[in-house]
Amino acid sequence: MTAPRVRFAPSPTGSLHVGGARTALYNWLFARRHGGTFLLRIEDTDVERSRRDLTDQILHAMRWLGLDWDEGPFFQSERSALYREAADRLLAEGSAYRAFETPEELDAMKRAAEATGNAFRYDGRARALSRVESDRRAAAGEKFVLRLAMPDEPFVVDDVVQGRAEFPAGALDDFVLVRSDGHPLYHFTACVDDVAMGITHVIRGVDHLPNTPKHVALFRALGASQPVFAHLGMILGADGKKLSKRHGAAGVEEFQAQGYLPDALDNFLALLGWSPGEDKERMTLGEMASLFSLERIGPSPSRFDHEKLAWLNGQYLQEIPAATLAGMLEPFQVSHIDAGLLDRAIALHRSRARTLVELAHALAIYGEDPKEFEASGLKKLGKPESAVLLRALAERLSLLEPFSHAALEEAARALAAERGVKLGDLAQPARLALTGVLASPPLFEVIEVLGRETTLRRLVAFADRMSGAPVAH
RNA sequence: GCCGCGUUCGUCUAGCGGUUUAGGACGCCGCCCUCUCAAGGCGGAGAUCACGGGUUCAAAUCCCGUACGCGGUACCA
Repeated sequence: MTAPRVRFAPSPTGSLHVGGARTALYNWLFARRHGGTFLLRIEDTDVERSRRDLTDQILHAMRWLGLDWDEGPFFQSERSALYREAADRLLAEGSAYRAFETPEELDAMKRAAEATGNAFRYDGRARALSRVESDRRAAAGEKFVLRLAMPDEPFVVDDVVQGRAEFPAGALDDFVLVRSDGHPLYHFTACVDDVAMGITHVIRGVDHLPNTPKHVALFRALGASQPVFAHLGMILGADGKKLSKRHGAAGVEEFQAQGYLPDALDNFLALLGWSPGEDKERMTLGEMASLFSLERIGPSPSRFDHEKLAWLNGQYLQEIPAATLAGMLEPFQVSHIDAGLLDRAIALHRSRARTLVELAHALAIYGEDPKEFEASGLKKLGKPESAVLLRALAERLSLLEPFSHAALEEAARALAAERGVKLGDLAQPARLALTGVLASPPLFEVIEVLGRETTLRRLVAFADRMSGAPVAH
């Protein structure tokens, strides 16, 4: 195929949701696969709701996901001359016309239609106005909207993903292109820009499928050939309802804040509706780009499964070098941990965390002594016998050389054997004393990283607590 | 209401008329490893392919209905 030109066209009325992110990703993937061009267009024609800070947030999220654009960002708010010109042309050519009904009149018509049980569709009455009459009223300063004269014929949309969608003649009314205050509206600006920017493929959510016949009519009126359409199924929450904050994170920046990796999110999102076949799941952006095809996108909606994302994220986490992870962990408050310890601690905990937040949380014990102890652990192990064992262990470790996990384990095993207890009977209370929880990386490796001083302090403090002695400072 | 689209294990999906006792992944269960928890390895349960009619020698795969879900129905995008 000749190099395609695709675009992602978010409107800055909210932050970038995962649905939008997936749309952006597919566009990006398609462009990269075919050596095409990926453009970014900000659809900020809704002057009341568009916000500059949300635009920045969207751009930031795109960059974070690694979806670099080749052209843009273009802002529709800066392209009004183009839309005005197109509007004038459509009006002059007769494919669009002025309609002078006031909002009140339209409301009355809508109510009347509802009263008879019919859906309201503007009946196109202003088409009957003569050109002279229309010009005269406009010149007199009367308010009007510009409407497209929809051809009275059925529309067929051949969609790469959804198949063939047929819309009977008369299903769509003469929709508004330009508001009475002069602001152009979405359908109009999107099509004018798609033509101006030479867009060859429109990849977007199915929520736009019912709009597509309008766009087809608009492309025709504009004298342009229509692009190939690919409408993606919706991304739903776990309960099958529209994805929202209620389902946990829905915005890209929320996933970032929760410690998800962009590569993992990209990979996960790509799989929501697309599959390269051959049971392949783990892929880099590059691999996905080389495998991507519109034909392999499924039409049905999919639910967002946080569990699988978390799993995938954990997989990615394990492949990142500890030193690199240390840097990535910086925004998650690990700065109070000694840099010399951090890499070693990360190596120990990495496979046990699925997100950076979980990792940072687990790493906290290398920065300061545990303040709280797992309740079930205290109940089970917080006994005087444990205190005795822990004091004995502390004593053994105070002079142990070298302070390596192998030597530590040897010493602990010897102590357990002498006391006639299993290693676990010694290790579990020690784990609780050192980490505050009952699940951790192998105990002796943790001790090695923690170091002698910290280990002894925590062991003794915990033993004191168990035997009822006042906490030492 | 009307219009449009969708419907394979709980979830994401493979499958594009016969090679299917419907494959993989997440999750779940069990075993191994083991000082605990993960990771990893191995194994298991889990889908009458929404339902009902057709077409065909043969259908998850093609066609038509029904149900359910989602979307649209703005001087929002």
